[in-house]
Amino acid sequence: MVVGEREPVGRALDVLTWLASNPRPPWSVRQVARALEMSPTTIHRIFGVFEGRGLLDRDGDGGYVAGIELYLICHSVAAQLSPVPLVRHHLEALCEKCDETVLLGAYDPKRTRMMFIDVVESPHPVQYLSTLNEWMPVHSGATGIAIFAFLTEPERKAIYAKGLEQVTDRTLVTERELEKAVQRVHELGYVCSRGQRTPGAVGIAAPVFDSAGNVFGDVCITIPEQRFEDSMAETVGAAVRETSEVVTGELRRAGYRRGVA
Amino acid sequence: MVVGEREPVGRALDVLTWLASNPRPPWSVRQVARALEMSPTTIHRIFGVFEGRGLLDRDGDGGYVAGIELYLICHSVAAQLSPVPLVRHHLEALCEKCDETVLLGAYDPKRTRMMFIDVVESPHPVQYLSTLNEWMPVHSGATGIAIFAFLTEPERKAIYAKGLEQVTDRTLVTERELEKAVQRVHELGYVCSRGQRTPGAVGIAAPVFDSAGNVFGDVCITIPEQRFEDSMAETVGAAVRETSEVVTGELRRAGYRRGVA
DNA sequence: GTAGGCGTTCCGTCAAACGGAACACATGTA
DNA sequence: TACATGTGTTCCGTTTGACGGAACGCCTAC
Repeated sequence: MVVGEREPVGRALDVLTWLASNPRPPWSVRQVARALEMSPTTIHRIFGVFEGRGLLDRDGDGGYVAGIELYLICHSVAAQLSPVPLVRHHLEALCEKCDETVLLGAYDPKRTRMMFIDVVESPHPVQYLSTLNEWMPVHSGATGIAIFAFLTEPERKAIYAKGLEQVTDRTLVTERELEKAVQRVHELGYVCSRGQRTPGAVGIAAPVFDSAGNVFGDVCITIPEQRFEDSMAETVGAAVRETSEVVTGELRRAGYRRGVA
Repeated sequence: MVVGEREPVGRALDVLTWLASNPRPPWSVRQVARALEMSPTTIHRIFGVFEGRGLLDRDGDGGYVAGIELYLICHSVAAQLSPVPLVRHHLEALCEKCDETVLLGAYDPKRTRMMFIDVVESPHPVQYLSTLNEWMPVHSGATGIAIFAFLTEPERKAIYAKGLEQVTDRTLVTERELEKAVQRVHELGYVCSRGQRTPGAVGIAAPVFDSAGNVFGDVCITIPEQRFEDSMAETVGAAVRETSEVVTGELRRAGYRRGVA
């Protein structure tokens, strides 16, 4: 299908997507217009439709805020489609076993980024992981590399081409280093890294695949460096890998599929 | 704003909304077209755009299924906007206190329906409540009436005008009976009913309001009739009401607002 | 062979999406 | 006070692509 210049539905979806990933209401017409390189008139029109359907609401100062309909639609979809309730008890079991915080990562082939969609916090007095539900690069840290390593080569090349963001001073930012790490993941079945995404945190992660065999995301454990010793890597890694395989099985049973890039 | 015949964005949103509340993929072009009284051509075009953005995906047999982007957008929004994490621990506390299943109901003024968006199951071996995340009438059972009673009179009249569905043989289906129940809720601050929505289940519920003072939903407890005695109504009712007030306070603190009808 | 289901394509019509310009109002600044 | 810049909004002429009916090609069922 040839996409032309004018595509109201597509544009409206872009706005919706932007709202979803920039959740700091109130939103302003011209702010969105600038961000998406559209005319304020266009955004105003789209906002008007959204408001009419209850997706957006006004905050009294003329600003636009999320309407209840936006929430309810998204809640329905997320509740029906989310793998989280499907796999949560496996994450909890892993947390109990290792006594450390467990995360579930999900990869978006379109954005070529990942985010954590669920956490099971350990009882330790750890810092709350504020990166939940935020898009992050997929090349940084064990939590990213466990996914990155199972992308196709063209996908990885595309990410290299886009440039590798230096998240911390330990982040691997050259193709050479990353490809070496990728190879190691394939050998071990899990990854372990120190401070590549969060300074002071050790990450151990293993990939999760959907029912079509594409990498869906990963199961991760993060451990503060003070509590971590090298000797733990192997046993924890094995446990993470085991859980990731169980989760993969769970997704397969449920017929879970990742979108095609 | 005058809405005309042709409104691509609005129609696309209608489709999206329909997909969200009819989550039994794969979806077919003509099925949606019939349900929304649009031409298959139109749905096909909209599906094309959705597919292009990754909101929809194909299942190999030509059918359309949810794409990862649909899930990710909705997950982001739901995670940012959901009152559930905000209030869950209060529901858990109520569950612990009463030792029965606690539900959080949310009302949609546009659909004039409600749904349960969260449950805390009691440890009792109860039947799983399959009505989670499904739209239900707001006039049936304590779980509905606690909300219904705090709608404006025009809103209630509109619901009467639409006709009152007989969910069970005990459901109140006349304006007279319902208005009497409404009055009682206003006096007591909570409602108690038997089998008006689910045969064999007693429901006790109290309203929750958003920061603008509109009714957002309710806090509910359901108890199997075998375990229920009339003497419990008052103490459980008070506990439910107390929790609902705490939850209201929580929404107010967070600036939670319901859309205007 | 016929009937009905499906997703899809073609096409002429015309409603409405589009962006630039201007408006009304609220700021902060000189 | 006058000006500059911000906001949401309205107006308008141009033109594009949304629209639905009809038809196509493919399936399964009878």
